Amino acid sequence: MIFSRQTGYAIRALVHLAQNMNNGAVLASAIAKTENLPAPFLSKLLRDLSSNGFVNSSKGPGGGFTLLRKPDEIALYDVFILFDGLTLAQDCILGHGVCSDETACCVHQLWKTKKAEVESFLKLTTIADLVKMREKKLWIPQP
Amino acid sequence: MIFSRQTGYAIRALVHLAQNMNNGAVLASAIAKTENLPAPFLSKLLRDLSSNGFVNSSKGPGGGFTLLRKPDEIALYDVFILFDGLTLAQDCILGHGVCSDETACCVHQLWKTKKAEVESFLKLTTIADLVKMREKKLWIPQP
DNA sequence: ATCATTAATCATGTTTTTGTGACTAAGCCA
DNA sequence: TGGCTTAGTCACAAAAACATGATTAATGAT
Repeated sequence: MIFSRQTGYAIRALVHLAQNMNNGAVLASAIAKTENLPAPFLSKLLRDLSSNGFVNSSKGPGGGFTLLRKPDEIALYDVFILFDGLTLAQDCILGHGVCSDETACCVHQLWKTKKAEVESFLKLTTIADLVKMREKKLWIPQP
Repeated sequence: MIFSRQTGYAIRALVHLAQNMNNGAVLASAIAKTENLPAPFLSKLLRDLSSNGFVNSSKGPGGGFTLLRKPDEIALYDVFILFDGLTLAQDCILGHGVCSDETACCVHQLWKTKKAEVESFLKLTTIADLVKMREKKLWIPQP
């Protein structure tokens, strides 16, 4: 898969927060419940999102998480980099360590163009785009 | 990453076999050594490649592995499917189970076009292409 | 027939990723 | 202050992926 599960879960949490921006802080437990994510694992992801300036957290009654950055200024790529690092950019697709124009495996030259397109897609697609998709009901939840 | 390590290793083994098609059977240990792959793990991959008609194996002195299919008729996609199954095609990129036009997450519609391009790349690129890259020295081995 | 050579099998170990639960610290409100 | 609510932290458990080693079975050469 392109993303690790962490990245996928974090993106879903951010979309949820973006959809509830005007309702005050959202509980971690509420995100876990409605997005169907493992609560304690999500908790760790939210902490990472918090310490990296994506969300704000506040304790106590009325507390919870709120989005710090604007949804259209959070690219999927940002979240991807935060949780998965530069794997897509640097790791050899054939499991041969790091691949670049300097040390390349035999697919590197062929793959790098397509890879750049994928990266570009992830950089251009934002949380706001996903919120729009949800609002347009252009998605069908799993049974 | 796109591929699991299994897939990457298997592709490297196939490229190696393709490069040595006219020198008789190649030992698993020789592939492991020159491709720098963990030998017992490679052994399992070769068995899978063998039971799926990619390579032939023969025991005893003079034995080893030979390519059964022509290099230009082995797409990277074939190897990918063998070891990783339909993960790219079916798995939800956000870790939400299976995604299709019937049950889609909020990125599905946006992602599926790019995904199709990646799949198409993997279907069009063959072991023969990688051999060509090696022959043209269009690769630089890791230090 | 025996021996060296080679793949196949099996059981096990290690690491990474994912997931859980108990506890701690902080903030709000009465 | 005291108690409730909430995130943060920590230690650990489970699962998957990755890797190793020892043993067995098959084959060809002598």
